[in-house]
Amino acid sequence: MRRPKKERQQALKNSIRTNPFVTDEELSAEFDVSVQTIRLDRMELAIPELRERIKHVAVRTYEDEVKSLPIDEVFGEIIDIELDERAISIFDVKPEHVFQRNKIARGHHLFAQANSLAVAVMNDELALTVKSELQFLRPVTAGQRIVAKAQVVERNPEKNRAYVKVVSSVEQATVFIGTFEMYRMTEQSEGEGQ
Amino acid sequence: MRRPKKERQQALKNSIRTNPFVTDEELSAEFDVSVQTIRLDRMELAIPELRERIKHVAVRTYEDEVKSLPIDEVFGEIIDIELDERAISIFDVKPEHVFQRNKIARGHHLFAQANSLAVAVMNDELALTVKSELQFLRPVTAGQRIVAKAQVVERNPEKNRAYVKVVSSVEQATVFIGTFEMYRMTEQSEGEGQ
DNA sequence: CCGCTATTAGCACTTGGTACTAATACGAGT
DNA sequence: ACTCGTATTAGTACCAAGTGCTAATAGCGG
Repeated sequence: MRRPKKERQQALKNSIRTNPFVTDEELSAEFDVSVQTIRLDRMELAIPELRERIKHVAVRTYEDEVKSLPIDEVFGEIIDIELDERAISIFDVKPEHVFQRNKIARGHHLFAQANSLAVAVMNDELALTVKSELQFLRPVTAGQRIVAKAQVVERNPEKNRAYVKVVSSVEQATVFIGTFEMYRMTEQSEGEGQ
Repeated sequence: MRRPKKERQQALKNSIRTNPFVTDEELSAEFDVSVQTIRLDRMELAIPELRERIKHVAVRTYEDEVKSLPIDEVFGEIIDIELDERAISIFDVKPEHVFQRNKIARGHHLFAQANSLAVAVMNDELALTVKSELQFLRPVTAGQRIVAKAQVVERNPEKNRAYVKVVSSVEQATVFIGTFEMYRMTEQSEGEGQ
């Protein structure tokens, strides 16, 4: 025995975790045992074969991508919208949105939800944010659901400007308030969906 | 011919792009041609086989993950920092950061870079943003590099507050200005790196 | 009807395995 | 020394999803 079985299996687990793209043959060379031994080890440890491992990685990231594509276009999910008037979106704070140390959501996620909502509520092919004032009233932590409500408070068609106020809350408590001065690129092109 | 070759090959490309996990056999059923035809098509279009496709996706995401872990903690790359004084970060605007329609960077990315930099420049284990005022002066497009400079303009240790001004520019032209009122959670714990 | 492209079929071979059987090695216990 | 039991190795058949190659056939244009 080159080294005890248990030890080898631990090292094997490790090796595969750090590089899922390794074949049984390569592992057999690495640990100086036969390919069959590697396969028995994998079975005992319930580690799937190379192709399955790769596939899992691929599927995971693929799904992530597919998910992030439409969601990221409007940060948070819009659940109600009345163009040029108001809109509501929800955003579930997940572990990846918070600071590792204290689990508090990073400010830019709250901003992103609010700003995207402000853009969405503008009935325009393309609206840009010009100015903005933000207040972060209460920290939000992972697991909480932020409800953002946007309201168009003023319009100034001559100057192609509109003002949107967004109030975000978690369970009735206001956590964030933002006001956005928006610039609309087109004059008043109605019915331009999407 | 069920439908002209060119048309089928276009559809094939599309089909594989939207679902890289499809086998030749499944494609053969989808387009009602033989497996061999699918293979000839793939060769002409230089589309690799299923396993290679999956592997590419996996490798890509695998590398992304490894890369993104440390980078994502601070949005944009910090190239210079003097704690409690000032900091500079750069952020390369890529296609995924812009609106599809006009290629203009979404506001929350500019905010994220600036806000993260404001957090980073605070010499504190954990700083939170309390208030913020933003001006988006010029649109930024994909391919441009944003340089953000943060400056701590005022400190108020009694109230655990500090004020940070961030100016972002693209090739000397100012594109964004943000002021951040930050709350420091710890009193004055020195030497607490990272 | 000829020629040409497109399509289909078939076979050998490749990778990286699974599933299973059989042989062998080694070490501990008696 | 013999035996039991685990560990390891070898070998075979088989699978999926291909590549690479040759050959046959279909369909159409001129």
